[in-house]
Amino acid sequence: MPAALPTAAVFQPLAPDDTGMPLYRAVKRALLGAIQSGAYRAGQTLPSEAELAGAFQVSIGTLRKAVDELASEHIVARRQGRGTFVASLSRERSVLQFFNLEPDSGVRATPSSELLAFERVRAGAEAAAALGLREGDPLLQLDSLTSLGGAPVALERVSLSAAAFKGLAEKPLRERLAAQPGGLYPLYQSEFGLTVVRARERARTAAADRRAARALALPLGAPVLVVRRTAIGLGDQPVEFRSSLINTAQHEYVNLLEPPR
Amino acid sequence: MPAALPTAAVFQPLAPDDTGMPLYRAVKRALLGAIQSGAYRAGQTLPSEAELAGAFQVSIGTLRKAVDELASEHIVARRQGRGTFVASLSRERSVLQFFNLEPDSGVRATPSSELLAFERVRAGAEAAAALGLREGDPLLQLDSLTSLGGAPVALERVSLSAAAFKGLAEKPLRERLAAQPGGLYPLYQSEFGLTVVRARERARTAAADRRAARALALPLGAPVLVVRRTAIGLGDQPVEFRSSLINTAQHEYVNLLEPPR
DNA sequence: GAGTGGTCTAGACCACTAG
DNA sequence: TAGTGGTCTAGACCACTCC
Repeated sequence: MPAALPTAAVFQPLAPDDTGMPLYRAVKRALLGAIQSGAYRAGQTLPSEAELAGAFQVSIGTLRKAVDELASEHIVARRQGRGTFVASLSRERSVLQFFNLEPDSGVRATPSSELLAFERVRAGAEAAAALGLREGDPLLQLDSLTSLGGAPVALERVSLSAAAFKGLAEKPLRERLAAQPGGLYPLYQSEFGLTVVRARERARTAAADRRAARALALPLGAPVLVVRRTAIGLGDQPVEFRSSLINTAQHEYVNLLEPPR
Repeated sequence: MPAALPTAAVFQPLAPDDTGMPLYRAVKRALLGAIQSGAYRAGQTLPSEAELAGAFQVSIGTLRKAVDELASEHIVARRQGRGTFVASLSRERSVLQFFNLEPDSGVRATPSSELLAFERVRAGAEAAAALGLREGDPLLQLDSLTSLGGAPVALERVSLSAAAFKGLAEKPLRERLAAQPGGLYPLYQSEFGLTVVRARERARTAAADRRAARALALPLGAPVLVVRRTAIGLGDQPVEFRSSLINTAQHEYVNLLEPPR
């Protein structure tokens, strides 16, 4: 890992500000920009609060208020006595936040995924819109089967921009999925520097077609849940689009309705 | 509206604290307790920050940090120049937070509900568990049909503790639903002092039975979404349990996956 | 103009982590 | 023991709302 740049090379005192934006928000923006630009990577520590306050020439209280907001948005994490770290997506958190299928038994196990297919395709209208690309742009398309406690629960098709995921190849992906269960997001982060922080899902029902029925061990025409997800990264950019067919015979899709921030 | 009690009658200086809990958290707990106990009701203003800081004998900064957390949990809302208000559930917010069906057209309209049945029943195992009651305890059970832009989308069965909703009667309820679309939650708040702040939902698929097919204008056996919801109030107590059968032919169930707080 | 919440400062001291 | 984030204070001034 390369040594961090000197703080003064990254941050300068903030210029007086026409917009009437509070100072702590300007500080927050500067920090967020540095993180999104890659000057500090997932898991790295930021300079100490005292050092940052000095670089921006603001008081500690103001600096802390900026970091407070970044922490509440899970863009950084603080650890007393150690420092402030750029958010990284642990396997546990990835599962907690982005895998919301729960067996009726209530026992949550870590899901495992098997890669069924890996193709280069051209973007259709829906994937293009979700990923902010144009129709016909090159995509990587992964088909996978996710199981929980040995039973298949979801047949998934993941679409990724080929440009953003340049170098992703079938064989290492298959091996990685087999060796490290916990889904694709930790891999997006470690291999491509893309940290997924939130997602938007839309669900509806459909009748299982032959392919889904076979993969999910359901009768043809059985009702399945269809979930389409757009996952969003640290820089607010779309990272993946995925469509999942879910067997809810022994599992439920759980969702917490909390107040908007 | 009765005049608010003098602040000093509600809040005393905090006793020195054995637990090592930060002072601002103790302040937050005291404020939350006063709100949950009903000393301040939904929509009322709290005493000013200066007054509260004086009553608790803490600095303004500490008092503000306590209120910050309550505000971030949407338990109170601040308005500059006016004061700090106990959260109330506006019709708009109730719809935004607790109605997550979106038409494929993308145009979000306010849902309207029609009361189909109103009964007194005894709690079954599931409703009892969700509401923290015992099997056989008395419930009010409301059946309703929710429509969006004139088209029926959800057939719902709502279970309420008869003890908590004493006095709720069929006729005024029916009239209120017709006159004020926006669902039941604003009514829970204004008539029973119960403010719903969050909910947990579990979704799965099923085939429409005759009753559902007729109400939702679907063929018998068509796949429907079954959502079971437990709604939680300000005091962390369950307020209602509801089970909904949803027609997702022209609508989708949308869900934002955000980082946990 | 009086009263409210919002921002910002400049410190002090505490609790935790690591070498 | 040095360095980090966490808590707490006591003020000043600003922006907004209402009378």
